[in-house]
Amino acid sequence: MSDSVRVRFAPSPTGYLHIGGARTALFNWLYARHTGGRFILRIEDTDQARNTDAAVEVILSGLRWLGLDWNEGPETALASGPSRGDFGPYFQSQRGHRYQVRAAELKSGGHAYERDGALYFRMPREPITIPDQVVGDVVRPLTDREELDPDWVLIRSDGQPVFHFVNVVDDLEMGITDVIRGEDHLSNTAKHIALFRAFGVKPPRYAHIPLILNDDGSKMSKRNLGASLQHYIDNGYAPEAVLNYLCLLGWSPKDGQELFSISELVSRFELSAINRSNARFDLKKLDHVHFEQTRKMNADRFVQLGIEALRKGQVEIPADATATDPFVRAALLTVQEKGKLFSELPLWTDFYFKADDAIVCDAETQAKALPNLAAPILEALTKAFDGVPVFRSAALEATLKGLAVTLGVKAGALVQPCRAAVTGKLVGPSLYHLLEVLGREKVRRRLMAAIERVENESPGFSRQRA
RNA sequence: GACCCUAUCGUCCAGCGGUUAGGACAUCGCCCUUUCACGGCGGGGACACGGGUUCGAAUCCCGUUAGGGUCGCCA
Repeated sequence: MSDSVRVRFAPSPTGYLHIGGARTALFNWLYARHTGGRFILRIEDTDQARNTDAAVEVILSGLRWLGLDWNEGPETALASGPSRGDFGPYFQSQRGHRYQVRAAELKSGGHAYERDGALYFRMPREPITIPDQVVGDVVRPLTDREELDPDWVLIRSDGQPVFHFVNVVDDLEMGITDVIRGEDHLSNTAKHIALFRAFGVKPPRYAHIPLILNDDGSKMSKRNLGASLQHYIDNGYAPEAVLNYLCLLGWSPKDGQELFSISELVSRFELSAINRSNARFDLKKLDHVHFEQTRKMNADRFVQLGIEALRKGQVEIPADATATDPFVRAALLTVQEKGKLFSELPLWTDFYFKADDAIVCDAETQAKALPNLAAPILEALTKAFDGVPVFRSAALEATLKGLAVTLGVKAGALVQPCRAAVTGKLVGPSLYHLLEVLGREKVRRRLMAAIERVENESPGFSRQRA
């Protein structure tokens, strides 16, 4: 335990997981996995007012979504619930006794004293050097206001301990070896180091990582859409994409590689390669990483995430459909190469799961792809498809293109009417592949229905024109 | 007000005394193309500013400016 790495992520349950917090958790997790150490989750719920089980659940589920598993910490959102690890409790609200013991220790050692009903820490007056693995040695003298009264509160007059105190006590008692956290804590680290010394122990190693800013360079606050991890979950990003992108913000393997699998990240991640400057969050780049990660994802994984997305999007797939369901699987795999957000999948694949008579076009689609004169084209196409012996994409493509040549039109003149007829949309997966998945019968029924609709739009007209 | 951190294309990174300053995303043009995309080719685009040090600075030092952070009986 003495030399193996122990890191922790210690969020306060505020009701949401900040994207910067998620990255802090990620860096801690990567460092633990990279070094073969342990990743500990500790809930800093000392502020009774804001703490709720639901707020803790947001953190647990967010970390699980990202795939960041913890070796020690809570099993459930309940503060008094089960946990794993020998250094608990892992909720600060359950550690009141430890803080009292430690406060008494400081008091008897002459490091703390009472004033106005609160317990104060006797802060050293000299500058404190903070050795940091990211920014190097930082000398932190007292500020002008601190000069006036350098001591600070450990325990409030109402008996509640403050953050700086509980944070240090817990890090100390949980055997934390490396504190990896946001740079916003850098200045305050002097207080923490002073406390560790007062307890007579060596402080942990520190690594303060740069902050994530909005795309305009301003501070990312709860107000900003996109500051919450939930935003990316809700918008259909793949967890591996968010993970990958977050790493790119402030860390680089130096060789230009940008796309990583999680195991690659674990093996290549180095604290020493973390940048010193803040980074702006670039949604376009995240989109790109999602695109790449989604396309190279293995089929099972893609189908699994796809099914969840369809259910969430109210697409009526069989209730018992699993990732091995041949039709669901084949349908979803026609869109994997598109690299769309999972939240867009319902729009791109719902036609697979609709009844044939539920395929209808909106006015724009109708006008663009199914004008009156489309009826004869669709009729010819239906007939040509009837002659295809095996209803597979390659044969369908050859058939359609052959017909285009016969009719003296570009393939696109057949493709779009066909697409609109069988999917009701102007965009979607590769036509030939979606036809194959849909199958001969469904395609035929939908083509016939479309022909009928087109003709009914203006009876007698389309045939005359043809 | 004080203190701390930071500063390369619009954005994210590479560069760590000698480079035509490189890559990715974004953007623009062309090609390919069944939609949306992908892909291919090409273009524009940066060392914040001022002083030093040095034969020679994006790289080292100082200052200025700018951005961020901290100085709570918030976390």
